[in-house]
Amino acid sequence: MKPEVEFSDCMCLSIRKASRNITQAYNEEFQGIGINITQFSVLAILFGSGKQTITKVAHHLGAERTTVTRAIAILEKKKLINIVLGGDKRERLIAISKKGMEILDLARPRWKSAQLKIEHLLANQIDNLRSNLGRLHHL
Amino acid sequence: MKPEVEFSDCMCLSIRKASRNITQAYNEEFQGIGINITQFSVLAILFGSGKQTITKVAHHLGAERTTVTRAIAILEKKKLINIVLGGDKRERLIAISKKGMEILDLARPRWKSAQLKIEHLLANQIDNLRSNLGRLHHL
DNA sequence: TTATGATAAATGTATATACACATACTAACT
DNA sequence: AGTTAGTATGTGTATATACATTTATCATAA
Repeated sequence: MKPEVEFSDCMCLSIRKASRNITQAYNEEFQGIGINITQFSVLAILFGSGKQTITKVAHHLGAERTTVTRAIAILEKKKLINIVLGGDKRERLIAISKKGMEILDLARPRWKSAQLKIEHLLANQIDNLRSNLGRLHHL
Repeated sequence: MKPEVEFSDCMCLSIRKASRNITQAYNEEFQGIGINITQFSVLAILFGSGKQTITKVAHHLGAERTTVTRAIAILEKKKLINIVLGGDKRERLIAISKKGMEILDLARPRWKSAQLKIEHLLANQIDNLRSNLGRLHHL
């Protein structure tokens, strides 16, 4: 028997729902810290890979460049990053600030806590899930 | 050896990236149709489960109620739904319109095409992925 | 040197998402 | 009937996301 494709099986619906759930779980952990998981991601990348252009941050995140532009504006308003012009005057080089480092240190255990909750929930399935999510990058 | 939890393994990052990718894949299929996957989801639910309140649509989608409120406003502007007041004057009952049905019929094969691409890409892993995404609802 | 194509980024616009708050209405208790 | 708790929805605000367009700059070929 041919497996009929039904809307109730919509993978887009499933993954977006899961994405919202996970995002909320991380953000709950971040309550009181002053940043959310999006901002944490950017700070973590700046910490890990050093000063870099917006385009490179976007590549690291796998996100749209202009999305990152808006995120950078928020982090700048919060004084969590420093922005300097490079030799190439088109570029703006983004670096994590002192205050950004402090917040990142505060946030790191919260991130780990959220991450561990999910890893515990998924148990032995986590590598499997990660691998399957990875395949979707080829769309 | 204890597995260290590293930020590069962030499940939130992974799933949000995948969610963006999948959403874009579906929306590419919908080009020229006049709706996107979000709007398709709402119409499909209205078609499948009939006239209902915004709150119920939100439950069906697993989405925030106020998010659905904004989506409904867009569908109303496009004349793809009809809204009537119920006996309970707090409620607004949402139903798919004639034009909505026509667009839905146009969109259905596009949806199926996107869905099949993903199912093909994931091959035997699709049930696995679905199941793992399902677990995350318990966060 | 100048014209041209490529690159980095910002901005405008539309939509998606979440949360806090406000409003209107219903139901249930006294 | 009047009070009160609960329910359905809308709105304000902030952020996330995508795409089209624009601006500034760079690199390179003529």
